[in-house]
Amino acid sequence: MQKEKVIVICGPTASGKTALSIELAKEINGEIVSADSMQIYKDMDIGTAKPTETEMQGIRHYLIGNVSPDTRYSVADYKKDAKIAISEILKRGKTPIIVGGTGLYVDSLIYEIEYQNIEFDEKYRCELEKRVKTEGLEALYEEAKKIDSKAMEKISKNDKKRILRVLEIYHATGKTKTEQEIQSRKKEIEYDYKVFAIYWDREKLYERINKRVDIMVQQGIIDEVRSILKKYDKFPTAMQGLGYKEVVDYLNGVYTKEEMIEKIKQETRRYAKRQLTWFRKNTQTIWLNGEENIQNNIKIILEVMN
RNA sequence: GGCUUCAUAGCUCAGUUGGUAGAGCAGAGGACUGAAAAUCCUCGUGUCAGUGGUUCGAUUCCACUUGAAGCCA
Repeated sequence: MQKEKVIVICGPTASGKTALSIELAKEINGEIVSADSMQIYKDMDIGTAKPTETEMQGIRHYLIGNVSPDTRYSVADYKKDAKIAISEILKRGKTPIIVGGTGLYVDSLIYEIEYQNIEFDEKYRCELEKRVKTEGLEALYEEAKKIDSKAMEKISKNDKKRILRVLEIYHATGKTKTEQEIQSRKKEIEYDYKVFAIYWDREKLYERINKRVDIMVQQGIIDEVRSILKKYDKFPTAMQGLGYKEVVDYLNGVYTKEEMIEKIKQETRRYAKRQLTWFRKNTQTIWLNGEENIQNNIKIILEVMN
């Protein structure tokens, strides 16, 4: 049996994914599944540039604003949720369109990465964090090397997150990261994903980013952060979001308002660069010119789909 | 107008007791499997303001020119 086709639209921040995807959805009776690690959170609207109700034009969107900022959400959760959304859309005879800039989330789908069912072990994480302080990261690096020397070849001695992760995987499953990754790739990819990415001339993209940040400030990102801080008392990941952490620093007097704005712009530009690095890796990706008009890009997409 | 100081990488500056130079920031490239808007790795040739002089050799010393800042008139 032939696999069902699923469209994926990725690209750096501010490249025009939202507008393209909504027009496309209108034309082909599609529905959108977001692949964005920050738009998934509730109440974080301005800073994540979530599409508004009017922008959505009645097109149904999944995985936007459905997670509370005080909860912990991961790729594993995303993969599960997105697969459910895709199958629902297909069941209703519509075409799923995955749209987002979080490369890790996109890859979890298009490579059908399987995550085991394990809970996040907060106690162990704290324990490791403590050990980093007392024993030093180097000691944990050596420990991880004893467990999984192959995985550690690719991990820097300074990459705390990944060093701890190797230890966590072993602690939770008794397996090495290397073993786990082999198993995670065993399942056949369920759908025929057609991956598109939007590109821009670097300078133009940076201009768009700068402009977008100015708009966010005008739209009230500062008040948005204030009310989120009031409403929730912890943020395992949500406050890592670009713009959010800088506003928090501004509110704490670390930056002036001007400095904060410049910082958000700069960090967002760097983020866009990292996203491009990620998306360039997939050689199957079909690149769309962001400057081209939307209808022409839709035409390209439809040609690939037939 | 006179005096003083400065002029080195896109920016801020260091430095060469004369053997053509290096940091931070910015920027670029890359990695990425349960925090990913996160985390991490790699990358520095530039008429050392211009012209001339001294010298085997000047970005470094000297003179002049240009520009900037300060002080005095």
